[in-house]
Amino acid sequence: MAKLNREESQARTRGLLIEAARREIVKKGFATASIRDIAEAAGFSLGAIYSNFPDKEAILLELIQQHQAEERTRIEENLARAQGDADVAMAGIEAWAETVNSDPDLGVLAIELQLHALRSPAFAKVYNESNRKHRRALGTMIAHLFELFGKKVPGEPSEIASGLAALSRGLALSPTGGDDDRGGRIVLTFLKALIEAAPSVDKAKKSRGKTGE
Amino acid sequence: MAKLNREESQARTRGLLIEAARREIVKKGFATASIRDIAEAAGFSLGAIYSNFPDKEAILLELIQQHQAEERTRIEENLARAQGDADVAMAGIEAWAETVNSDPDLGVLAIELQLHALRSPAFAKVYNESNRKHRRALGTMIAHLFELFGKKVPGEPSEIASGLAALSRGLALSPTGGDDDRGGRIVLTFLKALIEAAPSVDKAKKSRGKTGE
Amino acid sequence: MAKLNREESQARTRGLLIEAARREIVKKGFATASIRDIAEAAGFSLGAIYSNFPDKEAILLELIQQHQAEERTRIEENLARAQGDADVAMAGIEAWAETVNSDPDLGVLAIELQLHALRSPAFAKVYNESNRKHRRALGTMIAHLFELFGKKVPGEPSEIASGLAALSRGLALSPTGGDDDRGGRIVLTFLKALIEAAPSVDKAKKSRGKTGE
Amino acid sequence: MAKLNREESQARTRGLLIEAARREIVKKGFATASIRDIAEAAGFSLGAIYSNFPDKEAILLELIQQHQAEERTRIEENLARAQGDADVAMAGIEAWAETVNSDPDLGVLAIELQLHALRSPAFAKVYNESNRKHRRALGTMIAHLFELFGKKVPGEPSEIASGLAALSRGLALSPTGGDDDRGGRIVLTFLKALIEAAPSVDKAKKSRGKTGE
DNA sequence: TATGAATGAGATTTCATTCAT
DNA sequence: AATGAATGAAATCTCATTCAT
Repeated sequence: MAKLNREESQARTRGLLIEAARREIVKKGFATASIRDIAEAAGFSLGAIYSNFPDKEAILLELIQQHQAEERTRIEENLARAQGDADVAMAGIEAWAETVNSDPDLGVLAIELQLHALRSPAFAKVYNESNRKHRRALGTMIAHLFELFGKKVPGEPSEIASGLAALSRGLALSPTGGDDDRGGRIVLTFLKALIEAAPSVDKAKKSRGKTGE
Repeated sequence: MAKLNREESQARTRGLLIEAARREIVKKGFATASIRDIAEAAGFSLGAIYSNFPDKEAILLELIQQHQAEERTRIEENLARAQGDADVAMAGIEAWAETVNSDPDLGVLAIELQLHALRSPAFAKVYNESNRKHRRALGTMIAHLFELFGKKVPGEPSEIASGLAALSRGLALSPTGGDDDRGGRIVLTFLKALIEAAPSVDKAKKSRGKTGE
Repeated sequence: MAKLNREESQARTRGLLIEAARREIVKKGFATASIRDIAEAAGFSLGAIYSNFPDKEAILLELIQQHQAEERTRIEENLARAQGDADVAMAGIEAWAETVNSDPDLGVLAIELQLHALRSPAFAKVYNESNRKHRRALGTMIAHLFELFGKKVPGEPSEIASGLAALSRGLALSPTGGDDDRGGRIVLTFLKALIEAAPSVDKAKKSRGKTGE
Repeated sequence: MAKLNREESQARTRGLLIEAARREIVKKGFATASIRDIAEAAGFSLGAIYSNFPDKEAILLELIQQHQAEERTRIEENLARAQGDADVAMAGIEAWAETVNSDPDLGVLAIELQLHALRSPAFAKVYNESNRKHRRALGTMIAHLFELFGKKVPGEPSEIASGLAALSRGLALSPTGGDDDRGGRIVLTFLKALIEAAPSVDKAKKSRGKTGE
């Protein structure tokens, strides 16, 4: 590895610490993951944490930003891929659903973050702000998907998105009973039912809306 | 209050302690809810806990049993009410969905229990056993509902049930943004879509089953 | 067992409790032996202790009385047996030494009692009083033994007795390394050396002492 | 005080803590000496213990090592001094006997250690190992002493050594009744008797061994 | 007399945090 | 920037003791 200058070296340390924090928090929960264990899991000693973060909660704050940025990236990749073609779009969603399920740690982390937000106002402020954006992005993806199928979203797109996100989080906690793909399968079953059951878009109306006639 | 004999008095103490534990755990999380706070919230001293439970985790074990017994009761009430009539059945489900949402604490508690099960093998053993029964009961309810609508359950009923439970749990964590019924509404939207999108039951088969010809 | 009247029944309970206390204290030490464990080892519940003793230390007080009474009995039996004949006397001592060693619990108990006496003035008062009698009895035995061998006790008989008692107590703690009789052997080696090395009694002096001329 | 670097500073802390532990354990017994009291007696806060030892028993382990190292040193000093001259050797033993007695705390500590070894297998393992060495060293001293007096050790030297050690330990517990030197006096009386009563070494054999004729 | 629920002080231990190096 | 010794608050759990039954 090339020699790092001071700034790069510090960024690297931060990154390692955050990664270790993620692992420890998923494994033990925020309250039970100790600062010392996090530091040691990252290959540092206790003090490294306090050279990089003011306190324990600050690690969690950094963790959300990173976590939600990643989720948004995943969503946007699928949005980008699903242009113009319903089948491709559905394939993208399927890929996303599998992703969600393939790393249950992500779901557990999301839940740890949400639980902590319920209990720490300071944390909730940052968390909710970040979450709003997240839901909006998901809502856009959902709206787009329904549109490709020529269907009307039943209710607010962001509500449907919230539902799908809640569903996949809720499933992350369930014991899978050896069936690792169950979660993804359930998410898809639900999503497909939502699309199928949704009313078709009134063509005239739609084209009017689109063409402005 | 009528005078209690010793056994009744102890049962009352246990009940109060468990109730307090439920409140404290929802408020602070299992790791952060302290034994002392639980005891004091119940109006007892710390030691009372240890006269009634061998350790902290034992309170949680008792809590599941109670929690899941209550959930089962709620489900069975709705099952019982919904005999033969799809509209009544759906009304029952709506009532259930509202219940689920009206007490978000239940959802948070369910999540605390599940998280703890991920981390404590001893707890997981009891929890998963109890959970299996729970999912089976939910599955029966789901199967019944689809049958009333003359539809075929898409996949395993217990999987659909798991999905609905996961959904309502996941939603319990989301900040509602002042819209308290959103959770129930989303659950219903999903459920109705599942029913509507499900394929109809083959009539001949169904009537044969029903009439026994 | 014949039916006991109230007084006998109580005495029986006390006896069982004290016996259980002895076992528990030897096993765990006075500080670590819990009142509840003692009661349960005796087949009673916690409250039985407090119906029979004012507090924990009171059990220990009762234990000394019993313990030292037993030791004195053992000594006196050997004194009685060893009349007039040096060989018989030595055989008695040998028997005693074996006894001492065959039940190392007695030594451990004696040490627990002595340690507690160092730390609890209230206990020390009773203990030391009882101990004085004990040493006097041992001293008499020693004096008698030397006399039978026509030897003069080197120093105070009660000091020699203290030494032998201390020796056997100290040995009770040592790990025997599978050689269970080592303790008794060592005590005898020491005692025989003391007798052999002691100066013979000046006959004239002795008879003068006896006849009071 | 000279400024200490980190390593020295920690070594100093450890030393102070162990010293305080020794005092507290002698005063109150291992079970009753609290970690907090030990820390405070050393002038530190409770947590300092846990920066230096994994748990309470670890302090005791450190204490043995130190305690037995000191005892060995004392023994070896006396061995070294007593070269070739019986009177000097006996004076050395007398000095040692006085030492043993002059600090009854050492005896009490030795007993606390032995009692704990009876009850904690983990501790026993370390303790017994250390003890074996100790007895061997004492045995060598005893053998040397008898040799200087031209006497044959009655039995195994290490057994005689065990006896003398047990004797002085047992005496450390006895109330002295204001006579502080009694213990040392008794130990000497016993030792001298052992030497005097021991059979002389066969001269021919001995001189042959010595002169090689 | 005996029971055992409840008390509450106190024990060991963990851990976020501080700070000298 | 990183270390890790030390702090001290707080947590879980134990246990002698009290007291209503």
